[in-house]
Amino acid sequence: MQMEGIVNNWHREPAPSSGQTSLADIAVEAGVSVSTVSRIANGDLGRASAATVAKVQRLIAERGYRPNPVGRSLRGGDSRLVAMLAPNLDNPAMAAIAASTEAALRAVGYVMILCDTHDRPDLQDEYLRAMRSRFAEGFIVVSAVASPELEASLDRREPIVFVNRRNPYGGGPFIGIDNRRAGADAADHLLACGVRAPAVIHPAELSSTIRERVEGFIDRLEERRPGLCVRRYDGPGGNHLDCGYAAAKRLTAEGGWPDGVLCPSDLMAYGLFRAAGEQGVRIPDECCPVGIDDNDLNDWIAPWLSSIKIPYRHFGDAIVTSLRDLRAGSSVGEVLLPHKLIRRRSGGETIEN
Amino acid sequence: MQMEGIVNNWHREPAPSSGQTSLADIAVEAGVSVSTVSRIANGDLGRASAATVAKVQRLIAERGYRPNPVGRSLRGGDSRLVAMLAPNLDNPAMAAIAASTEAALRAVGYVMILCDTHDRPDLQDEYLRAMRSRFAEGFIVVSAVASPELEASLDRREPIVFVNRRNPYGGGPFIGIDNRRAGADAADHLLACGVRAPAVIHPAELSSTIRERVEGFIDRLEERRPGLCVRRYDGPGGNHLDCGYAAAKRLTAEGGWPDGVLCPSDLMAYGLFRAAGEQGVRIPDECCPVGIDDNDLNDWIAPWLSSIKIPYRHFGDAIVTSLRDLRAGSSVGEVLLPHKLIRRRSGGETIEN
DNA sequence: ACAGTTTAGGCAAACGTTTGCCATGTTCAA
DNA sequence: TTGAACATGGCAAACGTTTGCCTAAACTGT
Repeated sequence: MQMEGIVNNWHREPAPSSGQTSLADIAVEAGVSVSTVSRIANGDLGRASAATVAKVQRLIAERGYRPNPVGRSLRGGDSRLVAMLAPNLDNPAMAAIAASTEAALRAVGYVMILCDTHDRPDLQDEYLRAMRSRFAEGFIVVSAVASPELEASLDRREPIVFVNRRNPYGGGPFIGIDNRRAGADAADHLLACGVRAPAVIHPAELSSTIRERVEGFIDRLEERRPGLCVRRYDGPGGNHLDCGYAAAKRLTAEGGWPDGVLCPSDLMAYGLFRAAGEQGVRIPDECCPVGIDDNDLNDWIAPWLSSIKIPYRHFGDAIVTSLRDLRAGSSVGEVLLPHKLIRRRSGGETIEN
Repeated sequence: MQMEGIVNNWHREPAPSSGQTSLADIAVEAGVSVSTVSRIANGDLGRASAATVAKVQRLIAERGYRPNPVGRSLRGGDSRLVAMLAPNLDNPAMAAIAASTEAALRAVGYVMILCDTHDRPDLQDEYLRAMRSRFAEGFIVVSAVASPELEASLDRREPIVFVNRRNPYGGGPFIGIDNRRAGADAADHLLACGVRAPAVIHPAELSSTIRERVEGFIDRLEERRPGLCVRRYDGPGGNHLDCGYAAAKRLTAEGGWPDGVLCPSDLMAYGLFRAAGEQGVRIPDECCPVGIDDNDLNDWIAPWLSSIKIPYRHFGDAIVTSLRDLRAGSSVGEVLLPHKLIRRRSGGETIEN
């Protein structure tokens, strides 16, 4: 036995492929066919004698056999692979979603491939194709954009879960929060702080997510303070940091600083904070921003930012549940996870709602 | 032909696998063998007549044929897959490394699988095995920990690039910065700021990276100010935020606040900042911290933190270069990328060195 | 004793590639 | 005219699985 292995390594040119023990290795050693080993390895114990089963199981354990997922994929759709498409990994919110999803998938035996689409439709398409040809069993698309291949995937009824931003073509499982209500909660918070001249900044092109947040905010303000003027400014798309900074500068150049601002993402609030710092405006005393996301770092270095916490840490579980339901054929709808306003003052102490 | 296809689809149970066009589809349609199509698709144009080549190329374009990477993997080690193993994706530094590496790999036609090892040896091992059995062509291990499977992989001479933290078993390609010099630069900065009672905080278990930074810092201080006492405190491992916070509290409880502190990672500096906020100590006026990493968010929300910028955005290119060299067989050594101190004062304006 | 059933397990196809080797047919030079 | 060289392209194995179907032999019941 030992000899055989050595000799094989010696006169074969390339390394024996993966170097892992395969069904064939076990089969040879046990003196049975590959089929038998495969069946036993998959728990079909009724098809072989007790003696054979014992022998094969012993060898499987001894040699540390593990079914090769590539062979399985090729055979038929059992790749145990799920692809997550996300715009920029740099965004801490994306990282949090990715981390929790990765853990949830691993817990059910799946491996996640994380693809950075840079928010570009062409890259989103490229990755959809690439992952399909790797037999990905499902797709998780965070902040999807409309793209031909996405539409094609939907037509083919491939399992796709949308996160954060709804399916641009409508329908399909969605994991997120109630964005309108989050906006409304932000409005309530600012009113409770005594704000009299509120404003909102946002990116020029509105995704469904941002639009809902902004509308929820404005509608609630109008409902509770009819006639109140809500100033609204946008900044260039792309990076939310730059966008928040630019929008804040436009906003304040044209009418001075508001005493309260909805920033529909924490990154935009950071942008506003920088603009304030440059102009010597004290945050949150002179202008009270409220963010949405509640980046984990806020507790550490942004004690001036009240923010609506989105439970990204729990997205993973919801996502894999939806994905499994979807693959099982049951119809899956929206999952709206609870959000919560986290109040902070500059002093540093956090007051949970 | 048509008939056959239909009949096949009719009495076969599962959907025809991936739904993508395969070599066989093209071959049937072109009336040639699979081998011929394969060769043409791979650019071996000398093995068929000009007419055949033209016909096949046309069909390949028309049907949008793309070689299936799973078939290729199975055939022999051409998976175009690289695995990155990283501890916690939450750390913004990891996210930056992952993002740049992903882009660099994509540019050369590779796909990256990102695995979160949570800094646990058992998960690191699990992922090494899983990725090997998916025929990953290389491994990028960020902040590696010692583990049996890693040692085994090294013995098998699998292509592994170490990032940020050196190979715990010694040797091998490494991408990072000159950590001793970074520590020394931090010392120079604090001295330039007129610091007289410096300190350093760090995690209780020292990785090679952190140890080098701390040693470089202390050695430089002793060299320039012989006899100067450098207070040194550690905090519990795990999360650098908590660690920095705990270490700062221990440090200040036992001897008051120092006027300058080396925090060997930005996250530890954030921990210290929180402790300072709770105790009403003004940063950086009363205590001047210097971090290492220079998180991108510093410019936005931590204008009080001078930090040594590590060019994570450029790690990707260096990593894939090393990986390719490694696979090509050339001996690859360490790559130390240039770092740079970024000076900041609370006011917000950044002064580049 | 004989048909029928169960037990134990092997065969081979299929998934999509790649590639060494073989088989024709044509062209060319001596 | 007869090899040799070249052009063109197919065959089949291999990678690692899974699974429908087949084949024996060994039982079971009457």
